[in-house]
Amino acid sequence: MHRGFLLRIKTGTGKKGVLENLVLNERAQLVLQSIIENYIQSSEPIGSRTLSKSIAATLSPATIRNIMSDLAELGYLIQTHTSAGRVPTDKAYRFYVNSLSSPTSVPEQIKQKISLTSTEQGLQVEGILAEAVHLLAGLTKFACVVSTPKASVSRLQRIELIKISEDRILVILVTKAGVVRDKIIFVKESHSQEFLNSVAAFLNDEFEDHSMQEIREQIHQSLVDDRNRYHDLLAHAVRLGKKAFELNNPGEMLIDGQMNLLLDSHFHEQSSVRPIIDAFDQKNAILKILDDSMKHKGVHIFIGIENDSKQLQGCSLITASYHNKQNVLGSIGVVGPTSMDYKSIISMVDYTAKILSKTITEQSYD
Amino acid sequence: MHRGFLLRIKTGTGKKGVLENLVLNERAQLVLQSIIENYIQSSEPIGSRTLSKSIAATLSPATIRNIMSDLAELGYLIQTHTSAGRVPTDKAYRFYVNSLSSPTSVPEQIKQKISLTSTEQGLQVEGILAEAVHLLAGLTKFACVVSTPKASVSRLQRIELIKISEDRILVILVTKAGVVRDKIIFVKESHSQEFLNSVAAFLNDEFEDHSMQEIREQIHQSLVDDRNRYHDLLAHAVRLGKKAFELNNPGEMLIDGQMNLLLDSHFHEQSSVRPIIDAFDQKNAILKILDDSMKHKGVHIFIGIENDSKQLQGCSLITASYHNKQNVLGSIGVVGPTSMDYKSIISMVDYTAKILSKTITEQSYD
DNA sequence: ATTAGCACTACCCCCTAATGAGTGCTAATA
DNA sequence: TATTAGCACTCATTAGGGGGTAGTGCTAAT
Repeated sequence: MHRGFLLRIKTGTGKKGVLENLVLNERAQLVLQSIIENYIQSSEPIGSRTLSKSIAATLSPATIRNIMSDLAELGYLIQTHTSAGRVPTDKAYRFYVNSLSSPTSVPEQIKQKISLTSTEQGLQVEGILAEAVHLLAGLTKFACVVSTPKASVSRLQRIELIKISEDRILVILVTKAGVVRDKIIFVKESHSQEFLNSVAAFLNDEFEDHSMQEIREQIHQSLVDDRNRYHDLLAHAVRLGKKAFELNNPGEMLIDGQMNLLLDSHFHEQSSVRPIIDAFDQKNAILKILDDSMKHKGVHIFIGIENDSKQLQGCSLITASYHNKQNVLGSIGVVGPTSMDYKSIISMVDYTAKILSKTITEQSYD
Repeated sequence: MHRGFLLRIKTGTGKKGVLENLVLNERAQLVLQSIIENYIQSSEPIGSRTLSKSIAATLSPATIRNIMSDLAELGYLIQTHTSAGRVPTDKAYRFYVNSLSSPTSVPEQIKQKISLTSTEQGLQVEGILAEAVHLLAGLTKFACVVSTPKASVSRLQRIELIKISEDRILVILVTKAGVVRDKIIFVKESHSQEFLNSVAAFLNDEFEDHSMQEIREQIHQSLVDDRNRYHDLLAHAVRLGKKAFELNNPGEMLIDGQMNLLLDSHFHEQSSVRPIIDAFDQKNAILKILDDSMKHKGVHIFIGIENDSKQLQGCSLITASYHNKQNVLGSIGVVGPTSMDYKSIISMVDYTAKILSKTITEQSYD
């Protein structure tokens, strides 16, 4: 037992001896960091002898063994079997990203690859997102996801109503963020296209630059409070608008590079990828993470066991939100093994999100 | 050598003795069919003894060996090594789908699962396609693709021009088939929204119900022939229209269930799936197949080596086109191992394409 | 506090032998 | 003459046994 040596009391705390307040000393940190980085590269258990060679500081295998033993007892390392090397736990990765790994900047040659050209082809936000997520998947060699802009926060640029048949109207919503949404609404009474044009004109006048959320609320209020005061046009405008602005998309996401996961060496057996694939299929668990990550700026890291969803406890997610001038719109992220190269992935996600934000901001409509 | 017995001259042909005119006798066909169906199920080489047990007709292993030997010589079977069972070749599968397998109808309980509900949620064609391809992937447990409607064949329902900034205009094209496409065009001179409205009105009047192809041609001609005769509005309409109707989407496709391939037992090694994954990534080889399959009605089958693309020679594709009242719009298909269960997959693709056509026809705009 | 030394463990690799499913050929059979 | 039983042979797969290796924990020496 080397705990007295291995650990020291957290500076600045009066209390002592309580386990949570203990902190690894520098040498232990160095060993842990070295194990993690070796394991990230090789994805094979790390032994004391191997480490003794690769590590900069000259420590004998025996010393390293002592340190490793303590690290294992503290829950940072586990052994797959008695005479095997050691493997970092999720707790170790968490410690690594919090304390050990200094943020690296994206190398210049990779930065050059992260550029979004789809605006030049006249593509809208969805096209840009698709390009971004494809790019990130190619660079990280993992699966990548991006959530499409939340309809509720985006502000109206324009609404169009197009008569399709006697009982169907095609609604096209264009938001300031550059998202075009279309849906069909069903109506009981038939309207002429001219009439729909005036309704659309009214809605445009009334609601341009308002957020969808606001519009929904205002329309709802109008309907309740002033039902009888509106003349015919307004009454219909409200009625149609109510349908048109109903929250229709439950939040979508684009996925790319799923296959990378199955081909990745870090997932030794296929069975470990299975639940992740299912999570992609069901979408909701991942969408929830992306949504949560919109709440705060910067990069978010979810390591294995930390994930609420059981299916995702075998992998890690790195996410970052993207935004335009006004609003946070959605999140982009990487899904990979817990033993991913956090340093570089984090910086790539961060950088990609920034470029994405920049691109979207530039082509926003205000 | 039992060829004299095994083969007989194709009935109705005067010529004889030419190998291509030869046809397997019934017993050989039965054996071949049995081998194929066994292999499809087990995906392991089939031996004479195993077959002798499973086959209905009472044939001794020795007899079967003789037949198998001849089938091998004719190129229907191969052995992975000397003392292994035999595996059907692509030629065998081709023979199987052409002659041996009678088309089965989709079982009622599966038919019930093949229903598309996305129109009820007000979704457009793309949404319906996404649902269809997802459904088919779930049922077949293979990868599925569907090509989006070709812009060139679809006819214009409506065009909208929305001013985004001084030099950008958002073009929204709605086709009769129910596809909404949007793109941004860049202009040198600024136009007011009112002006854009009249241009759009003009284009709508002029071109509603014309196919995109026609429209492009007509606009091009106008530009060449009558350049100087148009007054200001028309000149701009033509100029903007030219940009707006430029072929922007190179033909897109939706993919679902890629992961199924990697998890499928028929692909024994990962390496055999790799080229297929790459084909999905590059898209063009698969798109070409989908495009070709639009030319003729009914189900199309591409087995392994028959594929032009090298990458796809390790798999089979089953495709069927879908259509609305007027036009063939695109194709939906399954990508799976050459040893897939052709019978049931074919019928599922066929049925899904029919339902898809029906759904799209119902919600088309004319 | 650190390290060298040692006994021990368990995986991995290679070799071998046994197994078994498969074949082709030949001679017997119906 | 078509079919089948019998037999020798092939070769992938499997199980078992040793040697090597990379790892561990413990103890005694530095």
